[in-house]
Amino acid sequence: MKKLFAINKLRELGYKITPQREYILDLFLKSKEHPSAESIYNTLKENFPYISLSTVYNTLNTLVDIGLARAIFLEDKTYFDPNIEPHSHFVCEHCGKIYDLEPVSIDLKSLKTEYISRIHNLDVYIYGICKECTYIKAQ
Amino acid sequence: MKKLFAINKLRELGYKITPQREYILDLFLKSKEHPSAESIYNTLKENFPYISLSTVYNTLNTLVDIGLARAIFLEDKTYFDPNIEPHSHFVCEHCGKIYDLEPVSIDLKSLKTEYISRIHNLDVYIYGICKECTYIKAQ
DNA sequence: ATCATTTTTAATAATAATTATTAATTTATA
DNA sequence: TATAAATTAATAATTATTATTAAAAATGAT
Repeated sequence: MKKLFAINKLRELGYKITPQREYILDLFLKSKEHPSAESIYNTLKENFPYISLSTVYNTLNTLVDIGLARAIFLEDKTYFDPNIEPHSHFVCEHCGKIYDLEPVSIDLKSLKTEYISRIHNLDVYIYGICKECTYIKAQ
Repeated sequence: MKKLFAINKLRELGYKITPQREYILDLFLKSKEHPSAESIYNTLKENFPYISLSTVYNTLNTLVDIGLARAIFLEDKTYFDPNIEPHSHFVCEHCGKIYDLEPVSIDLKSLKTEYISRIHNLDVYIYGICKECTYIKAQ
């Protein structure tokens, strides 16, 4: 997802474009490692020491609300994903790293619809050990 | 999963069988609605007013650790599932209820294994609106 | 460019879920 | 029954996240 697209969508919905939001967007949109609010905050603080953690939460939550980001809820905390294309995640139980995977194809029509009226979304998490951790352990 | 099986496994692993653990097991194992630690605590308190929330957390976490229960991490908190057979979950975005679904069949072999060394587990969450909420809204 | 309106920010307090601590009690076993 | 080890209840501590609010900044109209 591109920054300009996000900026336009925000503006279009009445959000104001502040420097803080741009800093956060810049960092978030180019991240590959599914950052938490705090990790974005810590990185940004190096260059913008007055940025506030609330502002980071506020911006990330807004992006999720308007469909420009995804929240990943794991055991310990919330991670954010700027990739809104359908895809699933692999979580390494050793190092905690979250990897993007191809979308897992699921036949939603085969689901028992006894309880379901409408489907909006789908999350697939696969847990295991990543190759990196296997190699390290093998040493 | 049956209580005796759980008791045996606990004992076999060196855990002691306390009345509190039995109360929690009794309530948890017959629950269908994926309770949180707090909801189990609140229910138990009616009959066992001296039970402690810590004890409930302790027991539920132990059950998860030894593979007799599953934790479901949603936005707000952790829910527990005594059903350890493979299955997926439908979460109603309106009422928050969690429904059990048949296991979604996923071809794990088709996964890009660039990052994956071993797979231990799989969580599938489907989000949407349940029939109950649709009916209520329609009134 | 300035003004008026609305939103956002930073700082911090508050909340909520969960875990840690610990003295007293209980379980399991010899 | 005595002993060692684990568990309990109570509560403090921790951690992630949200709420509050006065001051500052962004937008849009004049």
